Amino acid sequence: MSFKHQLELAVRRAMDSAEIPADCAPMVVRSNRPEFGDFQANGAMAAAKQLKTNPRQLAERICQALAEQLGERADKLEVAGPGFINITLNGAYIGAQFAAPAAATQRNAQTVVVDYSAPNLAKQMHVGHLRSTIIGDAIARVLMHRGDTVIRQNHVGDWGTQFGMLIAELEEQLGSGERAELALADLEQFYQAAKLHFDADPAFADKARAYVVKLQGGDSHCRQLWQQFIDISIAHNVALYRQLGVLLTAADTMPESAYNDQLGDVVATLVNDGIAVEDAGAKVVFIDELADKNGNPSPMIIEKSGGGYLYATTDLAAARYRQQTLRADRVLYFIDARQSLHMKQVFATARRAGFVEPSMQLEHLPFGTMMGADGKPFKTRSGGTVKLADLLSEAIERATALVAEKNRDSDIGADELAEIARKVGIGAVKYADLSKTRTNDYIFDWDSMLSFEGNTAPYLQYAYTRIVSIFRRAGLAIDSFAGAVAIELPQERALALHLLGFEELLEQVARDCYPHLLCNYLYELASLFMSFYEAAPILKEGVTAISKESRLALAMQSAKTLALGLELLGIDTMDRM
RNA sequence: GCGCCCGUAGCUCAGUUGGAUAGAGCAACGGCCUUCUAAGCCGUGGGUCAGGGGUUCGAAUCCUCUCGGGCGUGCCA
Repeated sequence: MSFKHQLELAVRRAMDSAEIPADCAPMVVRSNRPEFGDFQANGAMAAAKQLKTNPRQLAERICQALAEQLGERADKLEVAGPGFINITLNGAYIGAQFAAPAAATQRNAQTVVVDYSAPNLAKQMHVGHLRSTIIGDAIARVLMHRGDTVIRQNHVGDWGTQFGMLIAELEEQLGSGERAELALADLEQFYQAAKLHFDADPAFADKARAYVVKLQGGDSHCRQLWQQFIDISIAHNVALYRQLGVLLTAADTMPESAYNDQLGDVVATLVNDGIAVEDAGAKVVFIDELADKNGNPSPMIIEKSGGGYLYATTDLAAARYRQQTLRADRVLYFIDARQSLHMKQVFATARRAGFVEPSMQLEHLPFGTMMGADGKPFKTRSGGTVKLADLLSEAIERATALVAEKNRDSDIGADELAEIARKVGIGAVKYADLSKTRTNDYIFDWDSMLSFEGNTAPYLQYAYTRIVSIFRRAGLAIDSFAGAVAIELPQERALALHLLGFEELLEQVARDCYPHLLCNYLYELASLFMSFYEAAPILKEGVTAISKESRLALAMQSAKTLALGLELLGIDTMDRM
């Protein structure tokens, strides 16, 4: 049970005493100003509105009952303004929370499918894939930490029309003695070559088109060429995931092609149930829930007039698979905001067709576009897409220069410096993205991101190393340290209260799938620690044994929380930097 | 046309189911290192929350309209 939840229960009991209906929430939040105490309960005013009574008097009644509920746990309770109840907790009570960690809240673990990353295997991964990949990964980590069974699914594109062109090109290059690994060493280059070939040579173009049909018809020669291409492409992606510190492996790949043999059945089922109808030669689902103001239902084509299937068909098959085979309780789709309408269509149709049960949650977690400094989609100077591999290389390069600069006089060896630079560079890229509200577009800017000041990953990593350094200097093992927290200074109180809100925060992140909430929490934690550290000496002369133990305990708790929080974001920490 | 999203300090961004005097970082200015890592800390200045109207004890937040921007909208994914 979270710390705040204990307070909510106490306030709610006090509200019971004041005979306030059970549907009125206690609305306990951290106070935004020191003079308003540690927490404030705002529920009295809403309750008074419902009961048509005086809010101030109602708050007084709750406050009196709350005094009995909290007893010595509160130092001060007062009603302020129109009916705020300000709660100042007893310092010893706050400190005691660290000695006896609250029992974990009983909750039903869910089976959650997390659908993220999903690059197209025809090309190299580019910056457009970054957001889905790292946001999805962070949420997957948070859910796992909270005990859910997480099934990662990388719904890669491996079945589009361009694969005919690509395998025809591969066939030619292999024919001239090239090895597949070498031919495909640079997927972007290979794609360009195939495209040029396709545009310049009509015979090649015809073969490419024929190969699409043969591939999808199961021709073994085409299938074998395709498989070579796919294997190498996935290997490229997995290498990037590893560099990026993302959990996805080849085993998490659940490609579009995996649903190929189910698409006919999906369409047949929808037609038989009268959900899909033929219209202008195509099979279409008309969705009334998504009708516009004039009553025109929203159309979703699931089979082309020529007989081919579309990604809507594949997504429907995937939804059914996740229900019937994976038995998921919840499916999270980390997909670009521009596909919102498509996702709504798929969800509505999947439900109407009974592909998913009403109890299964389908959630589209959209995200905005990464923009350049000019406010337009992030591109290279020449206007091309920025390859993910290049982006990461540049981040490490810039971090290497900075780390070298900062450690001019340090005794840290070259290997360790390189490792620090890698963690700082990759962490900065990931954090810059994760710390922005998921649903908004955001401006990607090297200078602000790699200035490594303010709300950045290096600031958090630095805070962590400072704490580790304290323990190293004190000759204490941080992992096994245990000590009593005794609150004295306001900075200690603020830090302690913030630390006690971690569990609650993770609950919110798991529910809403907004990693920036975790970033904001960690940034505030690091800031509070820094202020605490300035104000509260730990290893210096004249610090009493009780203070020292308490401050070490707070520092240890801060380090643990920072390390865990960063790990859940997929960002590495180090012992020194 | 219709639909979805966005508009908060010079810049980049927070702002909880509606809560008290809207907060950070960067940039600017002023302090703090012979003492636990200065990638840090403390302080100052900076706002018509795009605009109008409404709901109420209370609105950046909810409703409505206007302006401005982005995206989507039947045979790509």
